[in-house]
Amino acid sequence: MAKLSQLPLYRQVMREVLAEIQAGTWREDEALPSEIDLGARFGVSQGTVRKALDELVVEDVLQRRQGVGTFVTGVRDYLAEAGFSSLTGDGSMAPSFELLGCVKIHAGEALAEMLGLRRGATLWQVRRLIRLQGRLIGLEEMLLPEAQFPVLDVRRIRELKCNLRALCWLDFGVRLKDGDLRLRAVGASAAEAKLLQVELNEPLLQLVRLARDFEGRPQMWSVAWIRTEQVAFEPPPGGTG
Amino acid sequence: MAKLSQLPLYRQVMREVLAEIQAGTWREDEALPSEIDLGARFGVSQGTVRKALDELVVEDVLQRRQGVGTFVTGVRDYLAEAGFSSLTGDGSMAPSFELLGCVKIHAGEALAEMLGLRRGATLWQVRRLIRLQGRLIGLEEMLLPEAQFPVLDVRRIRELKCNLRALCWLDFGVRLKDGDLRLRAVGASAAEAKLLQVELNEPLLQLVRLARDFEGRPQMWSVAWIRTEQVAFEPPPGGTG
DNA sequence: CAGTGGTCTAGACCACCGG
DNA sequence: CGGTGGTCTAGACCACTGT
Repeated sequence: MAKLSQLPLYRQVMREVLAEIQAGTWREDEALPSEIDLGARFGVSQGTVRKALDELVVEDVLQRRQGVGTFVTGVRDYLAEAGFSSLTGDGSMAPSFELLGCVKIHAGEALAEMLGLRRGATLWQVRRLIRLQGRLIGLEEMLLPEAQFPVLDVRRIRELKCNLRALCWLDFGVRLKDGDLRLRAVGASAAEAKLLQVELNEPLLQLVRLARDFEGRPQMWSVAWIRTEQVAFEPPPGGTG
Repeated sequence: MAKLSQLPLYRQVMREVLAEIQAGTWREDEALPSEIDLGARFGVSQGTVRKALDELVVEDVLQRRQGVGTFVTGVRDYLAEAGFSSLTGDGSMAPSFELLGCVKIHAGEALAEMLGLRRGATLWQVRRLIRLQGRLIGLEEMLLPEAQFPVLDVRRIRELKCNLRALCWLDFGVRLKDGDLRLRAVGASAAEAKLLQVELNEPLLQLVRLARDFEGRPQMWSVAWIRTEQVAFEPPPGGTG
């Protein structure tokens, strides 16, 4: 591989590998060729391949298993990755989800700007309930441009356990990367209070995220409201994925 | 450097470098010897030194400047590193702090257990106000074992702009590493309401952190309450430091 | 310019895993 | 056992910085 455009070789290898993954050459949880083989294919040494894969491991695109191979990481759900720790006792638990609905809406000015769309663009609004050991603890609303994801099937969403990032990847070939998380404490509005079965103005933890594809284009805006009377929220490590 | 105790060479180099930093061989914002020189000193190659330093850069202990050198990272304040973004307009701002007080208290059962101390152990309780462009937005309470940090001087705390991690490092040689953050939305109690000038039960974002030294011993417990009517909280990248 | 970090190689050996 | 990731070297050259 010749050195192009001032980009280090290992960066180019990264890009190639990412492109192959996006193209579906290696499926989820499937082993890549060995570092030596990849080196031969790209015309670089094992060390250079290794450095490239290192970066992708850090970005949580790949995972290594010593003596076995290097694997494509499954697309994880941000909230499913997060921990919820009970205030009494230290155990950290994983949430489950229940699809509430999936409808088309039109972007207001603020939303359109955040997603880089024109005002009034059609969006998918997907809402899900968040449960912890069966107990209702939260609500999340996700918005995606309909132009990018023309068909969202309720059955399919349920099949993937409400993991929209997996859906974007498996059905549309778009790998999303979470941007920075923004947090607030807010009082429950009437709608939230009803859905979450809490009093009006009950404090709720609000999580706002903007996910982008690997080219940096915004693709999914999401807001979650979490009841934290009984549990604390622990952001997943890394912050991005 | 001979290979000891099954530990990879670069891990041993990491430990040596960390020890030197803790011993004060290289001061904050001071350049380390070059990678080649370090390699000569430890009897390893430049590549191995580099891998060791890579890890310490990831852990935010060191910083590199190409063409200049490798420097010891200043000890940062978790909240000072975090961003606060206004809900109107995207600018992210850094907070400032005001020391409220510094007194000795005695650990209750829960606190003692979390800090690995006996019940009733003496603790320093340090409280500070958090301001954003002068506006009061939060309150933080930090607890440290008095046995580990016998003298906490109010003047000194103010001098370091309420950065207790810097104080622990500079005055006691203890480098703290933040553990996972836990978040909740809570209603303001009477005490918090008064200090933060909000209504009783006003929703506040609660941040709980446990910082440990590099041997993993808990050393600082802290709880912060943030007003998020006007701003959102953005956790600093990495989560640890 | 000299000195630093940043990249890259070819080859070696080790540690681990599965058949 | 063979194949994989994990570590390490000696040496080379590039890219950047400060003087």
